[in-house]
Amino acid sequence: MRGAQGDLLRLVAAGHAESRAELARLSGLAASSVSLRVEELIGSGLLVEEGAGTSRGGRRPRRLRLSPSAGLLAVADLGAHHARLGLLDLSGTPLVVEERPCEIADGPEATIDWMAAAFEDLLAAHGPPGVPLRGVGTGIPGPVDPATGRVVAPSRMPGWNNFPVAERLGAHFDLPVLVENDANLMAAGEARAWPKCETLMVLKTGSGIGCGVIVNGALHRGRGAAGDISHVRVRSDSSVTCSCGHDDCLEAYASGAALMSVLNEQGIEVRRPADVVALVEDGVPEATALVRNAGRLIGEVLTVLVNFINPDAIVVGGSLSPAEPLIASIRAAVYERCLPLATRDLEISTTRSGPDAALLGAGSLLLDAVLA
Amino acid sequence: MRGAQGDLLRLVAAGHAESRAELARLSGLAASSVSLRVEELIGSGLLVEEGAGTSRGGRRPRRLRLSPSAGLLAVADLGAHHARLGLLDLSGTPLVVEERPCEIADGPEATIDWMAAAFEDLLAAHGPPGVPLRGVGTGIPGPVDPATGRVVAPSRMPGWNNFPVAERLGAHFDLPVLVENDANLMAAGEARAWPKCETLMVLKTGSGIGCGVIVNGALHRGRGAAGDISHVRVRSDSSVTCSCGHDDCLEAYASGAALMSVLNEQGIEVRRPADVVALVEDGVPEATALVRNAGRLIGEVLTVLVNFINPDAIVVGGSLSPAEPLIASIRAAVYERCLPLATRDLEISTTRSGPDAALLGAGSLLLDAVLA
DNA sequence: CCATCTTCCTTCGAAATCGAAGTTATGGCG
DNA sequence: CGCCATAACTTCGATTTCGAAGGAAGATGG
Repeated sequence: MRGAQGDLLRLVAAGHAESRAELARLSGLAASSVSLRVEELIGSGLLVEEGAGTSRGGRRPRRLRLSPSAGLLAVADLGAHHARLGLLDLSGTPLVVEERPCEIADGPEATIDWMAAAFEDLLAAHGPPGVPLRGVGTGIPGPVDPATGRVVAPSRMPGWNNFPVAERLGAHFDLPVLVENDANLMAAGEARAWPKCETLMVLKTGSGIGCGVIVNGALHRGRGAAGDISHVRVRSDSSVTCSCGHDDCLEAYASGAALMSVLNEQGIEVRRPADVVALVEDGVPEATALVRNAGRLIGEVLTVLVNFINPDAIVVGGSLSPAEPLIASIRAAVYERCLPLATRDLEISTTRSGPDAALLGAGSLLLDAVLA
Repeated sequence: MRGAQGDLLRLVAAGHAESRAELARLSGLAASSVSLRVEELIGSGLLVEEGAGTSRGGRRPRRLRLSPSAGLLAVADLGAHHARLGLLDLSGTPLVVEERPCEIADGPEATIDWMAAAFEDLLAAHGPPGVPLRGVGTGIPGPVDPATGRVVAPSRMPGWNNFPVAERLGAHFDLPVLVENDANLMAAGEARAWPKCETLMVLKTGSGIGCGVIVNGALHRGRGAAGDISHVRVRSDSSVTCSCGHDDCLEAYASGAALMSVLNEQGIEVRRPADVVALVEDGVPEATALVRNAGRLIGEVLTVLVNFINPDAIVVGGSLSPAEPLIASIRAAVYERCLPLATRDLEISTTRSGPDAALLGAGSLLLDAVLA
């Protein structure tokens, strides 16, 4: 989709504009030019007119939407032991989302080929006939070089180091391919749910601790590892050596994996981060204390970052995030230690996009590639 | 300067483009359109053609420069006891820079009116006749709300809280006015000297510790306090209460003011941060040890931020920056503790723009306002 | 020193975009 | 109910921008 038409489509797809008038305001084009292009887009079946919107004091706008038959995106979010997979229409609305078991330790070739097959599967079962697939994307639980689409020095993905994921995935589909870190995808997904926030920190709390950063409305990738907070040194009495080789990393104290190992040592059996949340909800004091301490440690780290980048909101997601004491103690630490200027109007809350945040984020980022 | 012409002027003024061909590449306009607009700009006296550039394998480009008579910018950088003042042409080249004594504690009205008089002074003495003043700007050693141009909750500027600096300065000159935090200006100035770096952290070490952040080539302001690192809690044995009310802030250990007060207690008299640098250069062990410790503490804080935003470079400026051990121990801490992915290709070095960095930054930011 | 390749820049008709002046639809208000 | 203010589009001639072709100037390499 070239030039001006692509711009207009993207504005509609991203949910920023719903009428010709809004398109004119946001795109900077003249209203007359917008009308012309929109007419063409409707003619070629990519946009549809759908009833009237609400008046803002004058004539009601004619609502524009992406045609459901404009195309589909196939997206995935890889975890250690399972993957979420979904089909989205071009405006990012999920047609279907499934969770399937999948061992990332099986290595990149097997996993990616499995994913490609799963996509075909979903398409056959849920793809409306005649609607073309327009892009594929996946989240990876490790650092990804955005330029090459390769995994770089992942800590929990044996055999994946430097593997060209985008290339392998692209071999199955001759389409735009997106490969991105999972926390970054989550951040991109949340960003759509926080349209008024220009700067956003999105925390993914699960087995590990990840963080995605939105600066000025766009995902900040840095050199590919931006957002890492798991290897920050925390103030602590004891001394634990992290897998990265340094002492007292946040991850060694506050990650789901760390919490689970402490609980298991205490004879309380847990297998997944969600089990910890369940324990907390059941009022098991050992679990609650641990989670509260984790929140405090995370909050103290966030303190530095909040003073530094002044986000408009901090969003906490991931499988540990439903545990109330976690977010409560994060809040407490941040509000206590940060500068008033930085915490005034700072919102700290749980995910608005829910468990599909990463899939939605993949859709959002893919859209730019598809309509470029 | 409206529309396309403004874009082209800005590209030339900012030093990004030097020929019609470069303008075409960077602006996205067609080469033919660029030629047309450039001809107009030359006709109206804003651009001049100046000899030929170096060939890149074909015909040599005809170099374009902003006409020296296109306009002037008057810029200042306020410190606690003195101000740097300068006149720049629109391409940011200084015509004259002076340092004059000036007590910020005299309050905002007196200081700003004094500044306006000083600008008139400089214009009369060094402004080429017939060249119009096109904008004024100043740096402030405290937080500034970018939207309103007001000072917000400064710690060392009695009487300035919430004062509308931009408004008062604008009353003297009916022109675009820029009011910005001094570390932010320094960052904007350095950014021009590091054209290949998209993400930059610029540290201002003086009586206090400031930091400006460039993300994606643009100054990141956040809510007006972005870049603050002075009130981060540091790991420490003793316990010192900072002016902000919390314990063990970085500023209370590693700022020039903190170093000076320790030295003075030890009977070594110092009055300005530069005196500390002199002591270090003279090999006074007490001073060297202090500076080294300050560098380590700063470096440990930077560690967190480097992992988080993955800058391309960290630039250390300010009156303490010439002290070799400072930057050496910052380097040591950062390289030791950060993730390899974040430090690979990370450059940590002293200012490229020198003492005028803030003035150059003011020019750079003002340009956008003037040629908007 | 001559052919060839690059790069820079201009020319000119075609195409896209603008913007001022309409047209259509709606809410509010006496 | 009729008038007015407001907003959402349309129409259409004027303007800007594009892009393909070509000329100008210099590098390269025999």
